[in-house]
Amino acid sequence: MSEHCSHSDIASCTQPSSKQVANFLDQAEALCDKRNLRFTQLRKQVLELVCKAVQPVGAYQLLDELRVSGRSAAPPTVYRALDFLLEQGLVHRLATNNTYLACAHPQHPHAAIFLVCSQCGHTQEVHTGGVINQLKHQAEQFDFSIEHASVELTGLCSHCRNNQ
Amino acid sequence: MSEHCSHSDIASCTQPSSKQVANFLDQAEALCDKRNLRFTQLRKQVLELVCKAVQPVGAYQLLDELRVSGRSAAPPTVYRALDFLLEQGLVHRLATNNTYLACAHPQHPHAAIFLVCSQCGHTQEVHTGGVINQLKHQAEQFDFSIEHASVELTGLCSHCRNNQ
DNA sequence: TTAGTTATGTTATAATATAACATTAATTTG
DNA sequence: CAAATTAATGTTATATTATAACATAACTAA
Repeated sequence: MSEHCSHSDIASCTQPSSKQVANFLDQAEALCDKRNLRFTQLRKQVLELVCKAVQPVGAYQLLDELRVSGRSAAPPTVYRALDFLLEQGLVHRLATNNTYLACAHPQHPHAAIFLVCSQCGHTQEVHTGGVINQLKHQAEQFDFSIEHASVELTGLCSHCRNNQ
Repeated sequence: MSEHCSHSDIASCTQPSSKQVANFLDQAEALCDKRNLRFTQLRKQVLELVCKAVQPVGAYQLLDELRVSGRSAAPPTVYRALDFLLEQGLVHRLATNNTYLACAHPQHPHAAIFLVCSQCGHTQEVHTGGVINQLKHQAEQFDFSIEHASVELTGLCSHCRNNQ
């Protein structure tokens, strides 16, 4: 999850403070209220874990953390919560490494691209209308209607590149 | 795999004839020769199976087909062959559905985007300099060096959209 | 031809995800 | 409010995808 972003081409890049996490959870709750959906304790707990993570996390890592927190949990516990959060646009799933991360912009639906560092795992969500529009344009040329765009760039982040 | 493409924005879209498959395998062999790599029977067989498939195929489906053909095979058999073919740019892996498909342009290294039909599974490889260049540009803004781009658009293909 | 390297065989297991059904909790409706 | 309904979670089992580790075989180069 991110500090903030205004319009475009700005990435999530900082480890959120506990205040930011709380704020994000409030946003999520408000969003669920507005949609008449239940922001249950489990869903909140999973979202909080995803938010607090420095990097995208795997489902089984979340499962372990849920268990540590004392909750009875099995794989469906976490996958169902993640499915809900994905549907509501509160988290994203990275297909290239089977991890989940909090969405930087849960307010409005959007497509994003992800820069995934292959060395340290750090991942940035970048919002860029340009790329997405070009992808739409390409799809249109083939009379293809996009339901979901997965755009994940794997490589070296600035930090890892410079520290060789 | 595809019939052919010349420059850009052209997709692989036809089920290859046996002649096209043979031609593709010849190309692959030539490419391996040039690189001083072994185009072994196993690698050839796996590539042939991937080529002949109407749609991207899963590793365990390939495994079944290898076994049907009489070869002794276990998961590492097919994964090792796929890893080789991926490294040589002869096949692509789709992260969103864990499948493999023959590359439409094995001659030259390239990035591609994929249009994956969520209904019929039909998948087109589209080569488009524009999108890739924009992605590079975005990455540069974050001082991020791309090693691999995974761009997969899931949605309805023309055919499925029209046949409701 | 033999030493070294690369590829494959083989067994076991790790990692990710879902099916199916029971139970509990929330919501609606009579 | 109570019963009926729906939604969410618990629980067990299993499917799917992928890799580790070590043995054997096949090539390659000296």
